[in-house]
Amino acid sequence: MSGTGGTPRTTRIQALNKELILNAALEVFSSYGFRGATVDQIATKCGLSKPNLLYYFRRKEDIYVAVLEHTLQDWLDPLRSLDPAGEPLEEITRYIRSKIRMSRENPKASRLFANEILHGAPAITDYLKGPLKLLVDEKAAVIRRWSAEGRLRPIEPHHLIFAIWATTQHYADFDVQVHALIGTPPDLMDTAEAALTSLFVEGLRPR
Amino acid sequence: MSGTGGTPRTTRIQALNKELILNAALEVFSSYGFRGATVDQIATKCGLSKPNLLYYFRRKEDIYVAVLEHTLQDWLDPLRSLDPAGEPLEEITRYIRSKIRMSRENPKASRLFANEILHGAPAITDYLKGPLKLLVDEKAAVIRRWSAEGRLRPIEPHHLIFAIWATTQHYADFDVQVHALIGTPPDLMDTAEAALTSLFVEGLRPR
DNA sequence: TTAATTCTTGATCGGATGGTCAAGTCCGGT
DNA sequence: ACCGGACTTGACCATCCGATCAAGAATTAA
Repeated sequence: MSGTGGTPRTTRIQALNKELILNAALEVFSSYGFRGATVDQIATKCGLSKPNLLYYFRRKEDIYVAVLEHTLQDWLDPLRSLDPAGEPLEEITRYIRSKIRMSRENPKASRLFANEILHGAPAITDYLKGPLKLLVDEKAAVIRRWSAEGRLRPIEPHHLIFAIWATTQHYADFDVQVHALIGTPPDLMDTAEAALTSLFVEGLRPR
Repeated sequence: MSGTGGTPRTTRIQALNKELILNAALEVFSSYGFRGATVDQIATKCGLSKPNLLYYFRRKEDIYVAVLEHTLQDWLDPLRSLDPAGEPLEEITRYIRSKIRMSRENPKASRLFANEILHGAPAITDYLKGPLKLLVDEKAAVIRRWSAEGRLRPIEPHHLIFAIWATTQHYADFDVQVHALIGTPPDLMDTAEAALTSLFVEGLRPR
């Protein structure tokens, strides 16, 4: 019995195929954007037929939203783990390192968000103004306290957070430009990490 | 006579309408990207008919490329004016200021490029690997010399340039997110400028 | 095995959109 | 005024693409 309450059971095949679809969708959407991507592309990439995709997700937009939400979860973990009880400069260094690592390991997720926000974030405005703002304001307060205690050079915390986001995600979002300008040295991201951490640490170290 | 050499004369109406089209196209392409924009949207925005647009630009892509090139010209002026003979920290401060001003005054141009590069820069790879790389390498050499002379904390110049681009353009490209997180205070960009200049100057000032 | 349910897809529809064309209107030079 | 070229556009075409549906295949529960 599939539940008198009407709860649709999740079958083995469902879980498998939804996973397949979301993986393929991340690749396609991150490369071409929502409008630029086609359901057929995603279907081909994961070896399913187009009508089959639309059996699991009724509309193209549903796939897109699902990918966004699926990816949003871990995207903010690094910021969440910024420890108010830690040493300010160490915490910020650690934060930059994890953001750089995410840019290297999951550039597609970065580009997916970049594209979404660039186009006005129609699918995630609620998220931006809700959970994200809450988290950011909370961490901004921590940074502000560090500054007040003289453990960090005074800086407007939100702008510091923006600066860290911008610089680290730049290597994922604009990697075509980066590679056009400095090629593809094997230690590119290590050099980037070193440059950014030193820049921020020295820029933030109290006199 | 319109020239025996076949040189097509540019009439008054041509100049006027091409200008109209390019202005409308910048708005539309920067909002929706190449795929997302429609010729009809551009036509409506500038009060011309769709076939009329395609009389001046044969294909949609021609409009897009024309807008890109038209905008690329002034986009790099600030970097060009980085003066090797100037005081390093002053020059970099001035550069950040002009980049911030461009983000405020012409965010559409910034978003147009961001979108283009995000999607692999199919229309401007030659430009990136050619003229842009030349300019950037030249200025990187200047920065490297400043560091060697002890007038700047040692830093990998290309990554410094990336960091300045990323942080300043962030306010144009991701302004939806910025406003979702800190609202729209009238002095937003002034505060941003202050935060960024202090961060970079202190991060780069030699010990 | 059997029957119900879930899964899969070829065929197709309908709207959107880039691009064409023929027929007309406007403008500038003489 | 007149003429040739520049400009403008309504109607149209071809294609792409999201979405639907009916019919059949596979899976599961009994």
